[in-house]
Amino acid sequence: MREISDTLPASPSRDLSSAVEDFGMEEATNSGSTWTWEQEKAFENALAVYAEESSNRWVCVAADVDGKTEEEVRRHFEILIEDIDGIESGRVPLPSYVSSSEGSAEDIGGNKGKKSSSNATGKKLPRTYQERRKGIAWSEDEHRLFLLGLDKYGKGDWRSISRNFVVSRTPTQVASHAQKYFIRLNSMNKERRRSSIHDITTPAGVDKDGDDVTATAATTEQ
DNA sequence: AGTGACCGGGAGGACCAGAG
DNA sequence: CTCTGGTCCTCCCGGTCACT
Repeated sequence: MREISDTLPASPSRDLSSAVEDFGMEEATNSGSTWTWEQEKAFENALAVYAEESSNRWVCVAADVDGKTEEEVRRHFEILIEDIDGIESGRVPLPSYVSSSEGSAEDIGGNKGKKSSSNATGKKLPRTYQERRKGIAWSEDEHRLFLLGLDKYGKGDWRSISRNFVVSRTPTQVASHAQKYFIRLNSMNKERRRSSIHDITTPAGVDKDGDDVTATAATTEQ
């Protein structure tokens, strides 16, 4: 597993472009205009608020992002989509997350068969014999890839997300992660919360509350 | 069309680690 | 030390497909 600190932002002002760089993607903000951390935050919030089908989506998004025009926000979004397409088509290599616990990438919950609490041999093992696997924490990069996949394939297509984005995780693991992620999202209004990787709600590294979570996520990274 | 097997997502809880 | 967060396990249920 790649040390999370290797990819951590030097400062909270790190924006989408640098986050994108971490995935080996091309510069996200090459449109000539620079984006501040606040603008990125507003941009991402607006994307979540205004539906894709909305005819005046970019007008609304631009209105939410200080100092940016409709054209600029639209271009910014297109670049993001290009990056996603690049990942999907394989043109852009994904980071490798091979770890010592490589086996975990195999279907851990692996209950391929329905209602089967079985191991590889198909026989159910008593809990005492079944060494419970230690959880392998999701890295920040994995979570970002998850968000990209979620954006691309939508909720429910965990297999595609696993195959094309979070290749180091099985569909079952992705689904499980998503489940807790959405639970977390739904409890967003709770006042006191521990910082968590699920605070990252967009691939760009800025959450909807405006907290830069890259640093906090790093502190929780094991 | 009916039936059964298989597959995959959702839900809920067990368990562990670590923040508070 | 307590409690919350994160991951994994297990079960349930609905959808799909092959077979009759």
